[in-house]
Parts: sequence; C-alpha cells; structure tokens
Amino acid sequence: MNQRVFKALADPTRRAILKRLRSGSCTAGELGTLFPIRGASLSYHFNILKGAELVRTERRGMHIVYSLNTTVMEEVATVLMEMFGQSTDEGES
Amino acid sequence: MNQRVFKALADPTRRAILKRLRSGSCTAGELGTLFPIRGASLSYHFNILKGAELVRTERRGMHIVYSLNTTVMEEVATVLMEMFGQSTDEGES
DNA sequence: TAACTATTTAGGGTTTTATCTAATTACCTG
DNA sequence: CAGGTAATTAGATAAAACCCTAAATAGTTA
Repeated sequence: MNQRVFKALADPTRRAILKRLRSGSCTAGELGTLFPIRGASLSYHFNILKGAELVRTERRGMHIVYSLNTTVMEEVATVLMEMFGQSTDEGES
Repeated sequence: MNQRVFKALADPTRRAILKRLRSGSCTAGELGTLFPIRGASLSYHFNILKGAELVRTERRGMHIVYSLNTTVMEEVATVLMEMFGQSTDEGES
C-alpha cells in the first residue's frame, strides 16, 4: 500500500467510483453515466485509482472493465487500525 | 465521521502529526520542532485536523496541547472495512 | 501595565487538483 | 480497409492546497 492511496481516497468522486465497483465490475462507460462529469475527467480519476492500485483494468473487446482491488482497501483499514487503534508503538509501512 | 477526514489524511505532514500524537499529547510548539515548516503552516494543518475532528485541543497556560481523537480514526478504519471488506451491500454513513 | 512567549490569522505566491474541449488511440464490424 | 464506438491523452483553466512572512491574539510574568 503506497502513499497515493490516501490521495486517491481524498476525492468524493473517486470514493463513489470505488463504492459502485463494490457491487461488481463495470465498464468505464457505465461508470460515466453515474457521474455528472465528462469521460475524460473520469479517465483522469481512473488513472489515480490505478496508480494507488485500488482498481484493476481489463480490456474486453471494445470495453475496458474496471474492478476493485479489495486487498488494498483492507490494507488501508488495517494500517489505520494499527496506527490509531491502540498504542503498540508501531504501525508504519 | 465526516467527509473532511479523507482530505485530512491525504497530506503526509498531517499523517505524521497524527502518528506523533499517538505516543502522547503534545504542544503545538513541540510538534513544530519535528517538521521542516513554519509554525503558521503547522497551524494551518492543525485547523484541518480539527475540522476533521481527528485531534482535540486544550489550552494549558501558555501552551495549547493537541491530542488524538482515536475514536474517529477507528471509525474511518471501520467504515473502510465495511465498504470494502466483503459485499454486504451496505456501509455508508 | 509593559515586555515576553506561544500560537493563530491575514494576505500573498506557487504548486497541485479537477474539470473541460479537442484530438488521438484501440478495437470492432460491415 | 473505412467508418463507428469506447476510452485515453493533450492542453488549457479555475479552484484548492500548502507554504511563507508579517501582524494579531492570548496568556504569563516582572
């Protein structure tokens, strides 16, 4: 889990994308219909999510399918828990 | 837990402040010695952390003591777990 | 009250972020 | 191959973030 994860989670549109992906993989176009921004802007957000390894992509014919990388999300939650749950004096990755 | 928490966590200086506070409360001045930025900039970060309710302050004489609000941190971790751990189709606050 | 210390606020400059339109790439199909 | 659809990249712009210096505020102490 890298530094970029926190930046990626800071934007509400990106969190909404992640939330949507939770209920199943989705093409870029489908996601585009859910938000009031242009495809190019979505693409910008996808790149940030990919950089944080929060999503994965796979081309399927004419479409590109996005899916959630739940592993990294769980890591984030775990790290936060370790950092702030109780003082074990450790917790940085 | 509000929207601002994610923004607050997005900055490395603020995460370092939180991490430091984990080992105990601290005055603004003490925290200032730990980072290569001016007091005014620290104050800016403190305001963001306070807005996110991640820290609490208490004036003690001439100093202002900062302490961690671990409750909110745990909430964040929990929300992330709920959102991305497994698909229970719920998890928004 | 005057001088001193700790911290915040105000105002400004630079960098980064989020969005847009237009152009491009990648694939599919007739 | 030519035309069409899906998605990304390029370039521009407005807003937000972060940092600084200087000034203001709040409390302490002689």
